[in-house]
Amino acid sequence: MIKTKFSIILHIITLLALYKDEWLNSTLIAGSLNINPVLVRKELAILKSSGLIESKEGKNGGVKLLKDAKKIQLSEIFEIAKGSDHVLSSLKNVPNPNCRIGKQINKNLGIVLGEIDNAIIEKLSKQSLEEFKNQF
Amino acid sequence: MIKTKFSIILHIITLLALYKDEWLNSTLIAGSLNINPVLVRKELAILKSSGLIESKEGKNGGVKLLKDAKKIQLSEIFEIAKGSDHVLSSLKNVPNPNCRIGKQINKNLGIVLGEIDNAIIEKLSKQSLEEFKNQF
DNA sequence: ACAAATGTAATAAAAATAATTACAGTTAAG
DNA sequence: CTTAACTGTAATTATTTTTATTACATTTGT
Repeated sequence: MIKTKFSIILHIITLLALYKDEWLNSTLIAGSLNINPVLVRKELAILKSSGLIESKEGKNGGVKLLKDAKKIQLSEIFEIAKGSDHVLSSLKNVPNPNCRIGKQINKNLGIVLGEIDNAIIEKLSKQSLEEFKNQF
Repeated sequence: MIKTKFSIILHIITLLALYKDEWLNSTLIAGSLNINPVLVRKELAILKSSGLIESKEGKNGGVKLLKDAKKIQLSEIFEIAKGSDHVLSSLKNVPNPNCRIGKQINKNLGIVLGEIDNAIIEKLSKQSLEEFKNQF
């Protein structure tokens, strides 16, 4: 899920950064992404709980960015999309505990998967939303 | 698909490194992973075409590693799992071409996604299969 | 000759994602 | 003070992706 979520959230937040003084509604955002508005509202709920945006209910409502795009690094957006999962997760299947490798693989793999996450965060911490949005 | 593929391939290749002088068959490998042998054989086909392993058909057949584990970095395994996709690529993602952001997002996103791939590769190029396998 | 493998295609089942429907609650504006 | 346009969610359905299964041709060791 991280896969699509990062793209969706970055798209949303880029829109919000470009129209930072307007309340953008979920139907408009969904139209830009070409996905269902309910899915957008679900992602907006996550962005809201992470403090990046605020929302206004009722007529002429919508959402807007709370932070300056210069102060948001892409790593922050990535971490929201990532949640508590690893980007490359291990299998749902339980490996064979009677196997020398099977019984230890998830522990050892987990370390590598964590390093992968951190490598991404480190890289994306060097690019701000401001820089990204100015490409449009 | 990259998500689970990396775990599967790394597990397989760790097994092969630990038993580098034996022909391991797909049923045995599948037993360690606790997945279907046909799926293992499909991954083995990819590993074979990438030159990391060789296979032997017929009775007492199986697969074995061709390269020394000291000369295989985890980045090589990652790149095989990755194939031509980005780690974080949205599957459908056909944004609205009539939107200022929609029509450009894939190009700009593509650059970021490529940087993510490279950050992972760079990180994993520092760890060899030998080091990984010695943890077992 | 037979058993145990790989290799691969086709199909079925299961799981994960996304879309849709529905509706309660909120707010702006006439 | 009523209506229209929103958010916020839950529940359900549809679609897509992933994994498992079945099947079988081919290869090879004994």
